[in-house]
Amino acid sequence: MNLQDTLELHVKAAVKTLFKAELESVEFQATRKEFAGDITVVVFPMLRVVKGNPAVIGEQVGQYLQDNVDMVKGFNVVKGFLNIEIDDSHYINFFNAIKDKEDYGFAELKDDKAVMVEYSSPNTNKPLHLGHVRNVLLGYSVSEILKASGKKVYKTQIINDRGIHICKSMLAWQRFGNGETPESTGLKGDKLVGNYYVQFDKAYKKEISELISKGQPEDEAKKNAPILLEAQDMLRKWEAGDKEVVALWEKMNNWVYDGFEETYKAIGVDFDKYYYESQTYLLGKEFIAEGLKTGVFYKKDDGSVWCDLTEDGLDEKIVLRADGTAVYMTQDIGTAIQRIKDYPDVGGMVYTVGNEQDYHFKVLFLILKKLGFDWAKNLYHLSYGMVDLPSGKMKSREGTVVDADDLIQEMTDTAQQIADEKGKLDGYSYDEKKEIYKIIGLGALKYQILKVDPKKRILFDPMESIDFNGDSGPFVQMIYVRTRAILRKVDFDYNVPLGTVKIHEKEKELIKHIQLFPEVIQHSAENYNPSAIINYAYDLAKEYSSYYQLVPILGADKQEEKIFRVQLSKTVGQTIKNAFSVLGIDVPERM
RNA sequence: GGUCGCGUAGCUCAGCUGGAUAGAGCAUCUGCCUUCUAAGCAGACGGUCACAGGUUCGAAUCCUGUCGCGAUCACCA
Repeated sequence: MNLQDTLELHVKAAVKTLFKAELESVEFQATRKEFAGDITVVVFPMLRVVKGNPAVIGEQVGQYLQDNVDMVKGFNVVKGFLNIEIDDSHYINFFNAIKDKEDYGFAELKDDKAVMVEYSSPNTNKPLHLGHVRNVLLGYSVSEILKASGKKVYKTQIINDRGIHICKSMLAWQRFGNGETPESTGLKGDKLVGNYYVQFDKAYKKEISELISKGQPEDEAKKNAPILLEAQDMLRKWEAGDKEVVALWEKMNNWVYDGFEETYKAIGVDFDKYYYESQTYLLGKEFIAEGLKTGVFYKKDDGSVWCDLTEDGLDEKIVLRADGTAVYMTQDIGTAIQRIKDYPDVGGMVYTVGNEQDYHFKVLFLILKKLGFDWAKNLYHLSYGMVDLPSGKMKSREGTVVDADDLIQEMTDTAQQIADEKGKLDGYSYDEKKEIYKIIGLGALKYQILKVDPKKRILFDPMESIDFNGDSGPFVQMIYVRTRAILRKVDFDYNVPLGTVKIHEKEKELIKHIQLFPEVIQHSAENYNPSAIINYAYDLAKEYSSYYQLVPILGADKQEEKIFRVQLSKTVGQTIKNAFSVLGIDVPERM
């Protein structure tokens, strides 16, 4: 049992004995630095069941705890705050219990329903960009956090592999290309296909302006441009199963998948299962028909199918077009159902999708509930804000997107530049250096993006974003490396008992910090928010950093104290490593 | 216009199940390298927590309204 829960029982007992009153709960907070004590009981809420002066009540409860509870060494009361001093032995015992637990903070796998987490979910006509990077980092981190909190997790994505967008790239490849492949050009597949998408757009714009100059109004010209009509024709052929078109579609999509895979690998994320819209929209249609029978949906005169959500404060929503083809909602219904069919142990799903789709997911979840699925109540939209650039919004058509691969390269280069200036890595081999630059650059990027609350929008400056000082990934990585440096220097027998060590204030602060780790993981998992773990890791690193400066580990201390400090360093380093690992951030052994 | 989200130091952000004098980093200024990595540490400066009401012993935090910014309200995905 942790300190807070233990004390809660004692405080309740104290109030019962002293005032014959039952407390429902006790409010704790960390004691502020300017007061003596480790943990503080807030007396005010007790006034509901105990009448009197809060300061006096605090005194009485404090005295009771000091007299009756071994671990309470002393207390003081400031206004309505009862500050409690905890005996060193408590910290020593706690530390002894966890110092060799390498997986401290990670809960055992609970016998619970599994969670499926969806993230990334790109279109197949262009490469991944900065927006995807935020999505992927959030989704992956949340998956790992859920795992660390004891849940079984499946990571997945839904790939938007069908539609007009990929036909545009296919058409441009046929028309403007000369049979280029990733192999023949040396380009990543997603880049190659993306280039043809851009070429299509150029040609399309040119045709529009030609039509306008011939006297067509703009909106008509946009609809009548021959190249667009041709792309639409291609889409019809695809839907009709035209062999040639389907073969090209498969070929080009596979190039894109290979390209994506390379990017995911570079970022350090993975998936357990892939879903493709081309394979789930038919199932969606089946359930639309099912819902029509049960009255969840209704058909309008033109044949389109709708769901009336006005009673739930929402609008009417179309779920099937008049011509019987699927819309976005149809596919998402099908995908959700397919997933539960494939993984019957899944009891809920998390969708990592931008906040511009808040309404869509509200509707989707409601429709699934109406269709009667019991898992529909455990669906969560992990909604996140847009990533803006200083120059404004990212727009793929205007070429203002930050490409994911370029970004990773840029971060790595900057890490290299700074490290080389400092001369920190002199004496390492080329390969070792390269690996370390990548870990640092990616660490900076991941930390920077994960530290802001998912639902807030991020202003991302690609040039100035890499901050290697202060509240940054590389800073926390460095603290880990420092602890490694200590362990390399010392050569103790770690099995000496630590029972008689006198504990210092700084050491106590560190142990108090480490103690919080399981709670931080739990809190982050419940809120689907990695930023709490980032804050924790940073606070721990900062605390350690000042401790590290003050304590001459290799000085002339007594043997036991030296061992204690080395163990503390090791535990801090391990805890930082664990915190970072659930976020998907690597730590180097050396920097 | 309806709905949803955001608004905290010059800048980037924490804090939000209500608790003590609202915290970090960057930037600016002052100290600290003969000892394990100074990519660091210690300190100073910096706030009408958008605004106005309300709830309460107590509000950055909860409620209502106003203003500002953004998203969304497609037989696009």
